[in-house]
Amino acid sequence: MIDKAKKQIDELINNAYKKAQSAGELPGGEDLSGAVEIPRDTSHGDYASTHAMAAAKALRLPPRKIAETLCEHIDLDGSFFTSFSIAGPGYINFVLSDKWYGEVIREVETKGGDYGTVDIGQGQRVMVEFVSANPTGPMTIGNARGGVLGDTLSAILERAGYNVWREFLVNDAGNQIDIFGRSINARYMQLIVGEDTFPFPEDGYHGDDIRALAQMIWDAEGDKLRDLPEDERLQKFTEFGLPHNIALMKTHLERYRIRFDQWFLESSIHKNGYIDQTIKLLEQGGLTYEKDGALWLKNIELGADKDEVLRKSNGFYTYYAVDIAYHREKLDRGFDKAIDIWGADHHGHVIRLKATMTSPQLCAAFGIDGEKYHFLIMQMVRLTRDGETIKVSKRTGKALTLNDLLDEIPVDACRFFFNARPDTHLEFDLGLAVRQDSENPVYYVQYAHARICSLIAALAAEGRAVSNCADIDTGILSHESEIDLIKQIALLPEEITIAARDYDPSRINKYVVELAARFHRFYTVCRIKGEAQEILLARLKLADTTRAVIKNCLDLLGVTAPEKM
RNA sequence: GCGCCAAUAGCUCAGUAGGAUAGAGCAACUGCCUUCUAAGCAGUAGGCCGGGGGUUCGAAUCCCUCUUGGCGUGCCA
Repeated sequence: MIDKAKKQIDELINNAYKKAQSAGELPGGEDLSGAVEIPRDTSHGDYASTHAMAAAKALRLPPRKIAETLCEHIDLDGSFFTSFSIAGPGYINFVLSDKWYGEVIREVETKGGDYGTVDIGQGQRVMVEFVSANPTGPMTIGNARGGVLGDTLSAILERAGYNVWREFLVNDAGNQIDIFGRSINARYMQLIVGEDTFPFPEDGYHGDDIRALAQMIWDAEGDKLRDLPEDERLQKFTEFGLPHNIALMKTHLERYRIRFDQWFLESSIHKNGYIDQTIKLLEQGGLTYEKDGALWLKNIELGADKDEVLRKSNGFYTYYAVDIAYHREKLDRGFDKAIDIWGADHHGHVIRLKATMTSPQLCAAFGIDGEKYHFLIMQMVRLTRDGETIKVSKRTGKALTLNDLLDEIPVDACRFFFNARPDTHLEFDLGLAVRQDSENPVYYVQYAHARICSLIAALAAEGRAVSNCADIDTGILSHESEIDLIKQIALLPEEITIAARDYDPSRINKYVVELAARFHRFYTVCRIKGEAQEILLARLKLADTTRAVIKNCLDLLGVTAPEKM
């Protein structure tokens, strides 16, 4: 309904402009363009137009003068507005009528769970790749943030009319898999010959999860693998360890309410020759050169800050080459947009990858449109407990894992907290998140939902059910707290639009907290039970409408909406 | 050194395709439960929006520069 109101103001003003022109009161010209805004201070009205200010230069008149002339020709008949006025430097402010407020409630009633849906995506296929944690060990707190952002962004894009595909890239090939195998191998051998006798690889993974894998193998096979040739033994270990770790990641992510449409195995594009073919295209495009036995990408020419090795002198592809091939493959699959979510600890890589994938030369070589790639970088998480920073060290294996986190913090709180603005550092206080009190905003919102549910139940017990708009007079809702609440309800489609446009899922958090706040205010000031029939039914309807929208938002966020607390 | 991200109330953060007097939560202080859930509401107090320049009708928001902090800068992934 906000879009309708804004559009109407734009029309009202342009109609006034045309009349002023034909009366010779304002110079002719193009249509007047200007933003229609919702003022922070509602004493300025419900909507403010900046048309007069924006036109000041073109019309060579002071903004206030333009506004005055326009106002003489504005005709509100049949519109959503009851009055308008000029204020400040030349704003034209409009005040809404109860016709509009009634329409808002009716829209929620009609659309139900689909309320807030917009169609900026028009069915375009979007891949969101996120988490993509290394399968050599457990997922970290960084993955916890990336998981929430990716999953919530996906849900928002769906609501905005996109056809969304959630994907996890499993790096099940390359150097780190080699290290993974050697690490398990060392732990396995140590079980047999003792910790001090068998050396642990210098670059090995020190985590307890590696010891656990070795133990599992030992439990199943005993020391049978000891005398196998090393190659074969290492292969056995990775063949056991990788599927085990991947299955564990799936389990932990499901616990976190995250499910992927596809777990894409890096090894698949090694095996089927897709990487070979991709690199060949780059060579044919004249974008590579050989130096020191390695194949290099002329990355500086492609807009990055340095050249990159694609194929090492030992014949293996680098991660960079794999990523180029994988990203090419995404568009090959027909996606209209490919969104990546990365942690800031990879931003050097991401910036170069982006420059590469969007460069005209590479796009020509691949026959793709680089505009389809969107690389999002989220900043790091600082984990604290009672003000103390908790150091997360991958090397020593003493990182707090995603699963540890979920043992300590309820999923609802995790999902809510991590859904903060991606581009700023996030301080995550374990002490705060676990607290089930008013300091914790997730409970504040859930409480509003539970409060409404119990209110509806209490009234149902008296035989008062929630009515349809057609059967009640929503125009009776005129208290300030009622008006403020309806305005917030009306805002959801706008918020979804902006969240989808800016790839900023945290908008929904802020939105729903404000919605809950306005409900609590309304609830405190306006009684429902015991009021006169007309008022009771209208307010009950408003409460139920609020409940539906809160539920709607919590669904988007992957947070439960309890009926009792 | 170079690059990316940030800096807003005591703390954690909103406000960012430029708009009117910069907001919220927590912490501090004052009130509100015989009546629909007080996990709530109302109020008081708290600010050279890191410093300095610029762009324009208008800047927390855009540009430049400096300072501080996080991260990156591998034939690692």
